[in-house]
Amino acid sequence: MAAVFDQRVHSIVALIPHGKLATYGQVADWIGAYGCARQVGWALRRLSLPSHIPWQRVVNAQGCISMSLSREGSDWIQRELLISEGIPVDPEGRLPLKSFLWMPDEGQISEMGQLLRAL
DNA sequence: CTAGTGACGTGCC
DNA sequence: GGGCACGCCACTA
Repeated sequence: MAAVFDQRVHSIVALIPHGKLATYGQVADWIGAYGCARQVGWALRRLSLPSHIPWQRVVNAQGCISMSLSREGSDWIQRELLISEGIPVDPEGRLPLKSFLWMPDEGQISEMGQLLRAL
């Protein structure tokens, strides 16, 4: 059973354009949960793989994939998916975040509002 | 119930 | 650049 919070995270992540990236903090901010980046990470962890949600486009603010043993390899899968989208990722999981970071315009921000209001 | 942990972020040294 | 403390909160033991 997915909580409302999860639905919000999934809806927003689904808007991230192919080949673009967003940070956990950005997503948390967009759904009105500033400071709750950790919760965003949990929401993505609860996803069942494979998923139609582009979860691989969410990385941490330090510009690298959050590697963790508890992820059972999903971190490595994330690296492969990003590379297949044209984003270079080195063996340590670091990537040029500033070059691919998604900066939604006004229209997209309001679109987020529409989606969240529907929940 | 409490304590520890973690796909995080910011601030400070 | 690295490291640490704290805030955040779901989850687990």
